[in-house]
Amino acid sequence: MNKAKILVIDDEVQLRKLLDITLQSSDYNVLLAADGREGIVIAANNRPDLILLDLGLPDQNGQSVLKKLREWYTNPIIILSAQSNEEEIVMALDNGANDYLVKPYRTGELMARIRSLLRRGSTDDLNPVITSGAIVIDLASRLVSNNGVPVKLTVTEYALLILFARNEGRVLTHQYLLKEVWGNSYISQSQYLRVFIAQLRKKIESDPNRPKIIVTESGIGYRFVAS
Amino acid sequence: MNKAKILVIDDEVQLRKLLDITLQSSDYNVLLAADGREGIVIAANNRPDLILLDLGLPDQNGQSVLKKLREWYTNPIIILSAQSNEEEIVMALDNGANDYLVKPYRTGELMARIRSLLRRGSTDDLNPVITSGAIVIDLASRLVSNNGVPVKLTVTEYALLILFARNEGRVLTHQYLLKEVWGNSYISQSQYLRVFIAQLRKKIESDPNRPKIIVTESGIGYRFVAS
DNA sequence: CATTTCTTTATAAAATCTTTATACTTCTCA
DNA sequence: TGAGAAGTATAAAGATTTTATAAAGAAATG
Repeated sequence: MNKAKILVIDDEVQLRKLLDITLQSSDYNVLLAADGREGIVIAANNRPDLILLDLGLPDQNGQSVLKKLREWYTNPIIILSAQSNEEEIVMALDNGANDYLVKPYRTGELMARIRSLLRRGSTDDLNPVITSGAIVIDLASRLVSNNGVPVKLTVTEYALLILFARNEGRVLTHQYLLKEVWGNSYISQSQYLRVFIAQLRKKIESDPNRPKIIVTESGIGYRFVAS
Repeated sequence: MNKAKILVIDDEVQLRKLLDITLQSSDYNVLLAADGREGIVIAANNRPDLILLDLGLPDQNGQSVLKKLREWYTNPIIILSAQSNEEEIVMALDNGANDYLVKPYRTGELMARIRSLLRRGSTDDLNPVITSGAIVIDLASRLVSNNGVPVKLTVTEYALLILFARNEGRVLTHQYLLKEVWGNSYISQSQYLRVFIAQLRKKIESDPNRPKIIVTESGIGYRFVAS
C-alpha cells in the first residue's frame, strides 16, 4: 500500500512543524502550506488524500478556503480551529468539512480520526501487481497466475520469484539469490538454486526448455525478463 | 430523494425521545432501540442510512456492539458517549466509528455532522452476503448455510470464517489468523488453528478431504476462495 | 448435571526441502 | 574444431517439516 498524502494548511509555524513530525512518524507523506492561497495551489497540484485545515488563517476567511477547496476537492477535509462556537462548527461541516476538531486537540484522537476518514475514502485500492507476459504476481493476495490460471508456489519458490520480479531486467548473481532467499550460510549451495529455478520454470514458463521469463546468465546468475 | 433512515441506539428513554423529535423535525425517518442486542436486530432488518450509537449501553460493552455492527454494516456510525477520555475515542474510531461526540453534545453540531456523513456515503449496498459454491454467509443475520441448509457454527468458527470471507482470495498467515481470532498471546499456537480449520471444513466443504473453499497454503497460512 | 465447546495430545498423511545422480550446455584452449 | 572442463538442468529418492484428523480430557455454558 502506498503512503497517504496529507496536506496541512496552518499559519502557525510551530503547529505546522509539530503536525509534520507527528504525521511523518505515522508514515504519511506530508505537504505543508502556510496560508489558504498556498494551500489551494498545493492541493490542486498534488491531490492529497486528506487535508488538515486550520480555520484561523491570516489571508482569507477559513470558511471561504474550505468552500473553494470543495468546488473540486472530494477527499476528506478535517478542520482544526480554536473556535468552539457551534455556529462556526455547523457552518464548516455544512461547507463540506468531514470533521471539526477544537484546539487544543489530542494528537491520538486526531490520528484516529484521520485513520477513520482515510479508511473509507481509499476506494482506489491499488494492490501492487507485477506482470511479465502471461504471468501476474499479486503481492497483496500473494497470488501468482499464468494466463489467468492460478499457479501454486511454495514459500521458497515464491520468495525467489518475488526477488526476481522486484529486480526485473537485472542480473542477479547466484550468491545474491542464495543469500536473500536462504540466508548467508547457503551462499555456496548453487546446486540448490538450480533445483528451485527448474521448479519455478516448470510452473511459470510456457516452454521450460526455452525459458523466456527467467533467463540463465551462464557463470553469473539469472535475470527476470518482463515483456 | 427519499428520507434517510436513522437508527438511534440509546438506553436512556429521555435522550431517545429527544433525539427522535429532533431528527424527525429535520425530516429523517427514525428507528429506536433501547440496547445493543435490539439495535443489531433492527439494523439488520432495516438497513438504516446512519446509526447513532450510545456507548454507555446496559447489556453489553458498546465497543463490542460497534464491532458486531461493523462486521456487515457499512453506512456511517456516530458514537455518542459521556466518556471523553482519548483511549475510548481512539478505540471507537479504530473499531469503525465515523464520528464520536462527547455528551452533552450540541444538537446543531450533531445535526451538521449527520448531514456531513449522509452527504457522502449513501452508496446503498445490497445484502451483505458472501457466497462460495454452495455455502452462503449472511453477515447481517450471522447465518451460514450450505446448500440452503443452515450450518451451526461455534463463535470461534464463525469468527474465523468471517475473517476469511472478508479477505476473500487473499492468503491469511497463521499468525494473522491467530492474532485476530484468539488474540496476541496465541500467535504461536498453529496446531490450534489446524484443529479449527479441520472443523470448519467438515461443516462447510462438500469434500473436506479436498477443500475448495478454505485452501491450504503450506508454510504460510490459508486462503478463502469464493466462486 | 448434561451438553457443548475448547484445548491438548498423538499419529498418520501430505507437502516441501535437501541431496544425489546423471544428462545436457556452454566455454576453453590445444 | 573438438575434447575436456566447468557450469547448468532435471528427475527422483530420502529426509524433514508441515498439515490433517481423531480422540480424550478440561472448561465453559445453560
